[in-house]
Amino acid sequence: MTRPTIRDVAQAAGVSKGTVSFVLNGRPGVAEDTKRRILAAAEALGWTPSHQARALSVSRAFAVGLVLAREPELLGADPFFPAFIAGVERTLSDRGQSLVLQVVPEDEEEAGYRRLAGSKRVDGVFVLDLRVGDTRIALLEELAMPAVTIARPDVPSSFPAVLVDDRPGIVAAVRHLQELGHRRIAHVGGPAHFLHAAIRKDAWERTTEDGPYVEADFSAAGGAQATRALLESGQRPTAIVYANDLMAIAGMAVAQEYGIAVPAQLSVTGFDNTELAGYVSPPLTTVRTDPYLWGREAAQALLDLIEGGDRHGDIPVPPAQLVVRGSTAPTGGTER
Amino acid sequence: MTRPTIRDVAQAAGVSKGTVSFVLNGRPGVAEDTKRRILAAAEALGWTPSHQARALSVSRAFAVGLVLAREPELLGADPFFPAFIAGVERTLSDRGQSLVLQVVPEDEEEAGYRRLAGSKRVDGVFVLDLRVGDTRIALLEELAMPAVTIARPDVPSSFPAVLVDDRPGIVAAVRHLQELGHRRIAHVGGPAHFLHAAIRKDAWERTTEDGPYVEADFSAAGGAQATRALLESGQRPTAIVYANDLMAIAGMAVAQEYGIAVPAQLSVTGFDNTELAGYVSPPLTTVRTDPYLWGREAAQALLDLIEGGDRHGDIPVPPAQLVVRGSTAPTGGTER
DNA sequence: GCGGCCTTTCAAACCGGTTTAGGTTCGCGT
DNA sequence: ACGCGAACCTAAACCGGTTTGAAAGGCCGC
Repeated sequence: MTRPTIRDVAQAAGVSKGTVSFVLNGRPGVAEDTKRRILAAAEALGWTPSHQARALSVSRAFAVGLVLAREPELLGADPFFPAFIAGVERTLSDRGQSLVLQVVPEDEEEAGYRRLAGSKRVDGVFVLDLRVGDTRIALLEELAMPAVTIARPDVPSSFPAVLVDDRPGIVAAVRHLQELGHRRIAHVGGPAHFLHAAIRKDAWERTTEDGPYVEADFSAAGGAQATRALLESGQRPTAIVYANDLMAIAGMAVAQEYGIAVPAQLSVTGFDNTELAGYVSPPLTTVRTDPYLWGREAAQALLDLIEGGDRHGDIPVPPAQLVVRGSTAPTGGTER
Repeated sequence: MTRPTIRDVAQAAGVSKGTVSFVLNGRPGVAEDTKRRILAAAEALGWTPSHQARALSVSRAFAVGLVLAREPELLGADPFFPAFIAGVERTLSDRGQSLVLQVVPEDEEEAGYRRLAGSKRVDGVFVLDLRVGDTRIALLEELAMPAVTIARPDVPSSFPAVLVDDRPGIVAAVRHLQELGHRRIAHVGGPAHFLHAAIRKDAWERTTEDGPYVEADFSAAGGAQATRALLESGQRPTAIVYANDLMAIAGMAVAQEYGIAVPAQLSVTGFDNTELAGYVSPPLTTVRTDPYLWGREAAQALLDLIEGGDRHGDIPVPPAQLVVRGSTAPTGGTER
C-alpha cells in the first residue's frame, strides 16, 4: 500500500497529470465536469500532495526557520520563547507551512542561518533577540533570505519588523513607584548589547530622577548578584526595577536573605509576567507582554513577505502593561 | 547568480551527473583522480546539495518532528522542553537533519501527528508527555511512522524509549525528609493520567509511611491551591514533596502567606531543578533531571531507527538526583 | 465549407538529485 | 589473437509534482 500519486489520480479520472495539477491548484480553464471527476478521484484515493515533490518543482520549502542562539538553561527560564513559537505555529499551520527550529551554541549563530539558507530548508526566518549593530540582517540580505524581526522602535531595519515597545511598561513601573513615594529607583538590566535590554534601560533612565544601574544577564544568578551589589552599596535604593521576572524573583530572595522586607523596605518590579510572578511571596508587580501575539503577527508578516514579496512596513503591537501586585508599596516601611 | 547544481559540477569536472553523485556519497568505484577533480570542482563552485531534490529521490524528509500539545503558558514555565529540544538539536545538526516543531491545541494533537505524517514532512517523531493508555503509539503504528518516546519504566512500548526513572529522585527526597524526622509527608502531584506524574506519585506512596496526596496540574496556580488545601486540612503535613519546582515555589509562597515558616515549620521539595530553584528564598531542595541528555539520546535513537530500522531496546539514562538546599530542615521548628 | 478563435486537454520538459543497466577500456591468461 | 573480468564511467530512468506549447474539438461568422 503505497501512497497514491498524482498519476494515480489522473488515471482514475481518465485525464493527464497536468490537468489534475491544474484542478488542485484551482486554476481556471478546466471544465466543471472534469473538475468534479478529478476531485472525486482524489478524494476516493485519499490523495495528498507530496510536499517534497512540490517543493522541488516550485523551489519553495514551505517552511520557515527560527534560529535560537541562547544557552539551553536560559531558554528554559524564558517564557518568551515557547509563547512566541506557539503564536508562530498558530499562523503557520493555518497556511500549511511548518516551523524548522535550529538551536545552536551562541557562537555558531551565523552558521545556523547559513545552514538553513544553504540547504534551502526554509523560505524565510525570524530574527529574535536583536542586538545593537546586529550582523545578522546584513547576512540575511546577502543570503537573500526573507526575514522578519522582533525589533524595537527607532531601529531602522530593512526587513519588516514586529515593533515591540517596552518603554511604556517600564515607564509605567517607574511612575507607579514614584507615586508610591520612591525616589532612588535602581535598575537591573540585561546585557547592554541586546536591543530590548538597552531600550528598557533607556526608558528607566529617562523616567527616573536618580538611581543606580547594574547590568546583569537576565539570569537568576545574575539578578541575585546585581541585587547584592545594590543592597551593599552606600546608598541603598528603595525600589528596584528589574528587566525581567527571573532576575526580580531572585532579587527578592536576596533581599529576604539580607533581612530587607519586600515591599515594606524595598519595592521590586519585574518584566514579562511569567506564570510564577503571581505566585511568589510577595506576588510580583510586573509588566505583561504578549509574545503569543507577536508570534502570530511575525508569522503573518513573514509569509506575506515570502509570498507577495511586497509586504513592507512594520507591524505595531499593543504596548506592554503594568500589572500591580504585592511587591511594591509606599516608601517609609518600618525598619525591623 | 543561481545556485550551482550537480550538473554544473559534473560539467566543470568533465564527468556525468551520476559520477558526481557517487563521489559525493562516498561510494566506491570511482578513480582517485576523478574523485579529486570532482571534489575540487564542487568546492570551487561552492556547491551544496539541494535537500529538496534529495528528499524527493530518496523519499526522506531529513527531518524529525515534535508535536507539542501543551498550552503555551504551561510550556513557558516548563524548563524541560527547551532543554530537551536543545539536546535533540545537538544530535540532529551533527547528522544534517532538522527539527520540525508543531505546537497544537491539546485536542488537536492527533491531527498534528497526522499532518506531519501525511505530508511526509518528517521521517520520525518524538512522543513526549506519555499518558496512561496513550492513543498516540497506536496512531503512529498505523501511520507507519518511526517514533521514540520518553517513557517510564514498566510501561511496554513498541517503540524505542528513553527510559527516564523518576523514582530514585522522589525516593531520595522522601528519605531525606524522613532522616530529618518527618513522618507526615504530603505529595502534590501532576495530573494522574500523565505517566511521569503517576510514577512520581507511586514512588512517593511506596516510600512514605503516611501522608495526604493532592492532585494538581503542574501549574503555579494549581500548586498554590493544592498547598492551601493541605495547610488547611486537619492534620497538617510537616513536609510536602511536589512533583515539580513550579508548584513547589508557588507552595512556599502560600506557606509564607499562612505564616508558616519554610523550612522551620514546613519542609518542601521540588522536582526539575529549574534555574530559579536555587534563587528563591529559601533555596529549593529539589531533584535534578537532565532533559538535555534525554534529547540527545532520543534523537540518536530516532535517527538510528530511521536509518537502520533495526535499533531496538530502550535507552536507560542516569537517574534523577536529589539536590539539597535550604527548603528542608529537621522537624520540630519553633511555632511562632 | 472554411478560416479563426476559444475552450479544454494532453504530452513532454523540468526541478536536482539518486540509482541502475550497460558500455568502454584495459590488462591478463592462454 | 582472442576471450574475459575488473575497474571506471555514462546515459537514462526515476522520484512526484508544476508548467509550457501545442493539439484537438466545438462554435462562430461569412
